[in-house]
Amino acid sequence: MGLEEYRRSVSEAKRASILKAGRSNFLKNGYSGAGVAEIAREADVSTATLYKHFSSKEVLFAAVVTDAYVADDHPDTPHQTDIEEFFVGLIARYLHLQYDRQINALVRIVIAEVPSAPKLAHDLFENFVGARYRAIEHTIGQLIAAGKLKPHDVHYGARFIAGPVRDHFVWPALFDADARLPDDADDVVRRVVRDYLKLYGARD
Amino acid sequence: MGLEEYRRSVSEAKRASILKAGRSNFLKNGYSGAGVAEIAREADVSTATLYKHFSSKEVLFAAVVTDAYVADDHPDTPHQTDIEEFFVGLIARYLHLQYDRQINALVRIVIAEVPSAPKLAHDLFENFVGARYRAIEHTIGQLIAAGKLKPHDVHYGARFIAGPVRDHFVWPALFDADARLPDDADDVVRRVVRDYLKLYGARD
Amino acid sequence: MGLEEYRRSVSEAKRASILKAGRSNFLKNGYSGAGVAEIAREADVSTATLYKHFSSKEVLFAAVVTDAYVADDHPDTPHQTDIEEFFVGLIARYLHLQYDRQINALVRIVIAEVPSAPKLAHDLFENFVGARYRAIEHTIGQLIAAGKLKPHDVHYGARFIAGPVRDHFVWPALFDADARLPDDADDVVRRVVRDYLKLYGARD
Amino acid sequence: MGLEEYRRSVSEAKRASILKAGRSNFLKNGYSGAGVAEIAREADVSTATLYKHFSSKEVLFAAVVTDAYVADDHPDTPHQTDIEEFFVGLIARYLHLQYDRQINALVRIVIAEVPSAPKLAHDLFENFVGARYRAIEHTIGQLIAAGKLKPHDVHYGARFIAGPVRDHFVWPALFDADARLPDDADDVVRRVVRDYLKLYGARD
DNA sequence: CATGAATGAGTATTCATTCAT
DNA sequence: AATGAATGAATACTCATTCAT
Repeated sequence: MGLEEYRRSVSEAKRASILKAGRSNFLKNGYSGAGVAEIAREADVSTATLYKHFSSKEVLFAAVVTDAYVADDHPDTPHQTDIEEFFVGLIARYLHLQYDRQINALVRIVIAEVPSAPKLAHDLFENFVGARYRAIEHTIGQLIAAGKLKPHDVHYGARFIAGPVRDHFVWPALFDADARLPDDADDVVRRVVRDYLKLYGARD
Repeated sequence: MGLEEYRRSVSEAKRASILKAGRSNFLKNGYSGAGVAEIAREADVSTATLYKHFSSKEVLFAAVVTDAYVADDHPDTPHQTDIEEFFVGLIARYLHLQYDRQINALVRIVIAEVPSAPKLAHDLFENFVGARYRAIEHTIGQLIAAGKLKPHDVHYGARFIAGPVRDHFVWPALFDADARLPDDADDVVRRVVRDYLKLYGARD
Repeated sequence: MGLEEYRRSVSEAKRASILKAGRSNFLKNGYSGAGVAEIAREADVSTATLYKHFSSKEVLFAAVVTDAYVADDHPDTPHQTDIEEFFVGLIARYLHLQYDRQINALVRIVIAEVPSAPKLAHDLFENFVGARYRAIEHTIGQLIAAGKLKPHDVHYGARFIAGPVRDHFVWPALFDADARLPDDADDVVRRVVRDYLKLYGARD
Repeated sequence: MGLEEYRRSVSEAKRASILKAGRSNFLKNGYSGAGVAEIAREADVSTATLYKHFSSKEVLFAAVVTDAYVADDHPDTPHQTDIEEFFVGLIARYLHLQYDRQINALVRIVIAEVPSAPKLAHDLFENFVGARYRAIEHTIGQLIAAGKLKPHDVHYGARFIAGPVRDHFVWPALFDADARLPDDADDVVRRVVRDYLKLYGARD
């Protein structure tokens, strides 16, 4: 038991180390630019060990991407009484995560691999981008049911909020590796949410 | 003279042929997936000739991209009296062009090359994506000046219209090479425009 | 003592298990195709244990080969009165053993390793193939002494009988892992023996 | 034309050089032991050039084998009046070629690769080993038709002659890389042929 | 000016063997 | 004595680019 546990802890440490090195290398060099040997060296691990943990470069990259998104999606629906605050908080949180975790850069790489690894891109979109949409849609649905929003198509509503924000802050960042989140980002988010609520808020 | 001219015309024909083959190959395989030898073969030209015209793969790719958006649209702002129809027409035209000319695929590749060719991406964004924003902003500005829209930040306004549309139809297409424009696209565009006009239209 | 004995019996069981797994794996995949890790897994043993028993892949292979022919046949020369029946029985028995025990596959692998393990091949030929020749030669010698065969070189005689049979049924099987012994094999053997006896039988 | 011809001659020289280096390397190291890079170096050629000529290691090996057998099969059926001389000449020629061209060593390698490259072995057996059988069978058929041999199954006849010879001189050589053709080889061939003719020769 | 054969550097992946527990 | 995670060396194949005709 002691032996097994020891082994597992070592193994997991190596796995984490590989993930970290992989992330940094993919971000720096892109998918095809990254080298498995270099990642292994940076992770202080032999290539064979790397392959024990991740059966191919593609699998490693998918793990890096997943790892970046994961633990990200407990928007834990804080039951805030004020709808505006709630939406602003939700969207702003996504936005800051997007920058803090360099998800734009990862998304860039995934997009680059669409022709050669369509499944990876599809899965990313489904599981991560899609998860965020679904969270927003779910919330909208609940608010409609609670009578706090006018009835409307949640699919449309989610994109009506997220679209302008993405156009402001994500879309340009896809074309510029050095893009930084502007200081007024939260203000813009608030403005979008207010406009949305003017149209779809329930009262008067 | 005649001889020289003949030579030049032949040379330009080859250049055009290479560009065309390059475009199709880059679109199909992505940047790193595309092969110079294959492009040369498709263009019915030797690799050496290709290199006479374009000094490297990267230069060729930049030329392909430039060529694609240089030849692009002058949406020539048709002066329509009805504002809704006008906006719907403008946005929908952009949207259809985006799909018809495989601009999503092109954008995908440019995004992929952001780390290695930042200037190219920057230029594309400025000259191409930016041109469209500017066209919308210009129109909004004129309509505000004409009293047909409430005064508001044109930069914000343009993204408020374009964002939801892009979220619906462009964003998913970046992750899926086989994405097709849904039949209801124009309806969604109209709905977005109407929502925008409800908020920013000049009076009831 | 009891403990030591128990340990030894476990150890020998593992050794046997490794040998069995090794044989099956070498037969299926050839020498370089076989994998030590896979053999260990099939034997339900760790690689380290395997290496405790056999210090290298080559040593393991040699053990597999030796084990295969050590356990081999004692064709126990049944004293049959009829010479034709006797020869047919002897040769046919060898032939069926060759197929039943997958000796062709084993021979294939040994032949493959001639450049890297010449001694192994030499020993196999001496002890295994040679043993069969010697059995035939010995029999011929006895029959000549008994006046039942014309005097002739036993070395030549043995190859005169065995050669055609091998050409029919062994030679092709070396080039085809899926070769099966044809139904008419025994008929061919009998025909060869009859032809041999026509030439070298003692008279009428 | 001059240019094309020049290129072709250079190209063919390189091809021949690769084949030669390949042959020597395969003979020395076996199939999996041989290294493409090393072969290229020995041939004074880049690996890419090697791959231009032979699209894979397997293809190169097949070419080496083919090259060894080829030009070997114009047994040009010398219409010799004496049947014994004719058969002895035919069989002895094959036998000497087998040794002179180190075909035994090549055959060893092919046999080694049966599990991993069954098609190669099958083709070798069909096209080369088979070709020799067919040549003998064809001859026997003609001699039967001409009344010079008793009617009998040519398939059986060919193996009845070839088998003992192979058992004497080829079979042992498969297990011993240093095997040399004994001086009395031709005598043994003659003896086998005579025995065959005693049984299947036409007259009296 | 055009050719296409030649280059050689670069890379993902495998596997026999060892070693800390 | 047994484990199995870790090793690192080794290798087939590709591709942007150049150069002799």
